Amino acid sequence: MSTSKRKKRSYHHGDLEAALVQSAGNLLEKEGVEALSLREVARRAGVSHNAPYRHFPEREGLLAALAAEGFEWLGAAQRKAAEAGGLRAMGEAYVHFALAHPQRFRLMFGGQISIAKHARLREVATRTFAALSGALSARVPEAQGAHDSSIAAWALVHGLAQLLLGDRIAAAAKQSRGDTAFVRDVLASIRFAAGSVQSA
Amino acid sequence: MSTSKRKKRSYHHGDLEAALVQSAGNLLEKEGVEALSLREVARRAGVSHNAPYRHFPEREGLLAALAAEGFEWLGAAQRKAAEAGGLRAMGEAYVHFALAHPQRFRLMFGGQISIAKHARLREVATRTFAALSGALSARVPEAQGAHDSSIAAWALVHGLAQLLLGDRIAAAAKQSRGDTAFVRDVLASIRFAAGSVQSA
DNA sequence: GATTCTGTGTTGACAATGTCAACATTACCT
DNA sequence: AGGTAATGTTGACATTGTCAACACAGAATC
Repeated sequence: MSTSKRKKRSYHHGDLEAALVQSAGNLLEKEGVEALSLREVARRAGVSHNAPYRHFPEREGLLAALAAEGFEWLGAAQRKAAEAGGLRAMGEAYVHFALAHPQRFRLMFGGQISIAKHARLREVATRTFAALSGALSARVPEAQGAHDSSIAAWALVHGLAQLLLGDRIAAAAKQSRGDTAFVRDVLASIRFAAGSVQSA
Repeated sequence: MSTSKRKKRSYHHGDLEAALVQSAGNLLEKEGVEALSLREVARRAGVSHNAPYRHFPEREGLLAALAAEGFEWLGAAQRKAAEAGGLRAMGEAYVHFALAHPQRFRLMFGGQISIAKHARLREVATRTFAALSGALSARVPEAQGAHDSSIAAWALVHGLAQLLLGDRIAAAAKQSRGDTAFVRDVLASIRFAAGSVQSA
């Protein structure tokens, strides 16, 4: 956007990889994954149609980079929420992240990129989930099903995010509550079975 | 497959639309949405590359038909589970459906097809959700937040399905339980906050 | 029964895309 | 300075979605 930073380097863009990921990120949120073509991204970075191949072996590689970035953001958001609030805040932050970056979220969880095949993605995703799961276990009542409860909690927020993204929840259901209030109420309508002591 | 049914109709296949949807369905589960090309589907139906356009105005139309079919299946599964068992059975059936038709499920909820734009899809999806939501509301404890609780229940099973599909739940977490047992336990680890006061 | 009409299927074309191979330019290391 | 690896570029190819023009077959009309 600014003409200042980028000198007119004819060859050797300087930091193409970052530029590509950024352009791609914009395109992703604006047009969706389908419309995200390598060639368009290259165009926007002001570079030839094959330049991206020096940084990503194939289209999926670029998508994987975008997803990895997403998991980092999500991880950061969760960490912040875990400090500030508790379980409740974490759940709300999770849904909020999904609503703030719908296409990114879809990419991260849509299953079109094979996580196993991309080392960095795999690592970042695993780390994020480990942290998430740890934070959950630590906050869920200790009783027998603590582990299952963590997963249930995660599934709950994840599913809620997904349903909201897909517009599957009729406007009527929200009863004129804003998204945040709605999410808070829905999450509050459930308790953990074991100790049935849940607060945060 | 069988040589008996299909006479050698050179022109006018007879029931192309159904044949296309079926071929596409197979391809979908086998290769994923990305790999599902109109031309390949046409090829498998033994028809020219442009024949599908007489039945679907564009690629997304075919995908919409597949999704609609999926919602019908899901609806049927839910209905059966609602009769046989109760809430619990419905949840398990929901997850079971997702695991049995992973690609179909992704297509239905992945957000790549605009539901609003395809009349039939919209109608089928709406009907299915209405039934689902009705069945849920009828079975969830009556308390004030019954409606929110229904949504929470739905989000829970939906999220669990999604996480399982994405292999996001480490094998370790299942602790050698089979999928069905695992799902049962996770769903069982949560209760509705019957008496709780909603903020709405 | 012959003629017309309309729905279905076909052929041919086009632009866009992912990806490969060969080549060009630059940065870096010794 | 010289050589080598990294990074970009050009050109090509097969595949795909989609449009337009045409061909055939079954139904409707006379």
